[in-house]
Amino acid sequence: MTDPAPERVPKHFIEVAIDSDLAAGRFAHVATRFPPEPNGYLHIGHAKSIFLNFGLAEKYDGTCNLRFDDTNPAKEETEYVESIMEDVRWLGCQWDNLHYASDYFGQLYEWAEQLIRAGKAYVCDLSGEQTREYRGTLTQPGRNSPHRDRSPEENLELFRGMRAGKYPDGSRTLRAKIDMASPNLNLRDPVLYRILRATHHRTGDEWCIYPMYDWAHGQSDSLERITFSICTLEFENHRPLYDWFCTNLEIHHPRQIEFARLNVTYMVMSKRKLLQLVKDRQVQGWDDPRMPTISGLRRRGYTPESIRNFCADVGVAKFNSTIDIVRLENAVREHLNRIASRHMAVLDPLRLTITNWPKNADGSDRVEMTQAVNNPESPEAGVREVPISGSLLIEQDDFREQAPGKFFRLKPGGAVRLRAGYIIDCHDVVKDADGKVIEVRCTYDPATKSGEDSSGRKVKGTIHWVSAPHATPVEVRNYERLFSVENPESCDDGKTFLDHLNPDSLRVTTAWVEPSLCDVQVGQAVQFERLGYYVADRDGRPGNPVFNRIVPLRDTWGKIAAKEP
RNA sequence: UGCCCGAUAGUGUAAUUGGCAACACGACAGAUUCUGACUCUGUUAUUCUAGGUUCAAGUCCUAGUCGGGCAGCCA
Repeated sequence: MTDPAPERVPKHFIEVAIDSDLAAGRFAHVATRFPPEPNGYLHIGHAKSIFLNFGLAEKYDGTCNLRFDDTNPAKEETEYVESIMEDVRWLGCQWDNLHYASDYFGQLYEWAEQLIRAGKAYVCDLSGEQTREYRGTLTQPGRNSPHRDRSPEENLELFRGMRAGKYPDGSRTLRAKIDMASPNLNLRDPVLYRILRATHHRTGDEWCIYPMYDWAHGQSDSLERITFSICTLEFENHRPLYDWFCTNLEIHHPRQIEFARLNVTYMVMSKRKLLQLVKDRQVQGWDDPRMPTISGLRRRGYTPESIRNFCADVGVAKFNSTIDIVRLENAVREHLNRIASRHMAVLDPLRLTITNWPKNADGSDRVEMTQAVNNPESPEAGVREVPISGSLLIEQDDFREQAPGKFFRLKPGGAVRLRAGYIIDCHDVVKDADGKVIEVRCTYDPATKSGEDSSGRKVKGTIHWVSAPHATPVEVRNYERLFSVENPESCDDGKTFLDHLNPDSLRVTTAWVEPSLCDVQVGQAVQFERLGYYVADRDGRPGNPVFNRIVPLRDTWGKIAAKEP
């Protein structure tokens, strides 16, 4: 047997860079890391970064660490650390090592003294406001701090004093001595340490000085022997500083590579805004099913596989793009179509009576069992039994008294197939005092039972239904996009992204469901036939589930109907 | 007005690194269908502008245009 020619998988620019570094001998292997700050919950944008970093490690047979960038105790909490670990695991990624930047505070401090002794860092007494003034502007160079030329000995003493808590918060900083005239503002003597008395979620009150991101991040990478430090575009201007620290400290020097972060239409992705939604109770929490957080998507019913496929589909590049949300919805439909078992549920019921349905001796409806395919995409999912009687509930939308030509659902004088049941003919309707149809009356054709149809009859439409005496009312939460505009961040003056919240993002309703739906386990995704994918929410109880709508099925008829005059 | 980065069908991403611009999603049309789902077929439409190098440029060079980022003791 000859192997088929391996399909050339296109590589993105980061893989190209890795290939060339490996080939040139700059690095011998691939070591990456995912470095979240524990100041909020992870969102779909982080998922892109997670799959990128862990994916690279897997592809190149390397390693990937999880490291918490916890250098700002004012914003960080253990709750976030725990949620992040849970989310990364849920996405299916396993870190090689777990680290915290706070583990490196001691080493970072020593390196700071090293820099001071080398005359490359100094203690600055300028206030925050003064520091800003001295920094200059985008178009004007900065001025040297008056403390820039303190001796290493004096700096060492002052820095040790800072660490020992001799000075008040914000009164002094340690700064690198680089170039106040650099066109790159990050190089204008960046602050390395600030004095900040705050209890850190891991180190408690051991420190009253905390390292800044730039001072902590690259060195943490270095300590972990990371080879490729992958981050988002806004850190591009920080790369010269990243490199400066590694060079001047003479330590292992990873390569920082930047890519464009993920944006999705109808979503906000900034942690600040997500936090605001939670704090303002616009949503019910970080894991509200409308949130773009990993925990929100999980509760919404998205699968890790669908999120992974979405991220792969979107690609990796440096172009700042916004992905159409339909691609995310599409990804979950694609996966759920393969794995979700089908069930029948009626969301907006209309009574349907089968007038020729056989009766028992006592006058009650005979109950029959019919076999329904669990998943046409996967025969091994088998079949289930569904009770049927002469008293059914169908969807209001599936009946029209005045129907246009293309409407091939139920209408007076028309016929449809009951999914997994019989073909029925509509002969009558019952109306209330206002002329509204409140009941549809049909006859069924006994020769057309699903699976044993000997009639040869063909009908254009198939509708779903539930047997009224067997139907259970359950709570259903129909979710829509949280925002009603493509880009909630762009606002006219005086407005905020909150003004773009979709008032219909959650519609709670009651569905009447077939018996099999009462046993669905929390977290299990199912398809309500002809309606959409739903997942059993944790708010449900055994035998009394609550369903979240994950995403509706594609609705071609809906499009046609919308065009009607 | 400084520095850095980017620009390929509607959206996003490719193009064997200078050699016939393609894939996915969308839209549209059709086929199929016991889910108006899924699946299948077809149609649609692309290299920001102007110069230059070259037999040959999406790719290299120059200038411009447009978009993004940077003036936290945030990350």
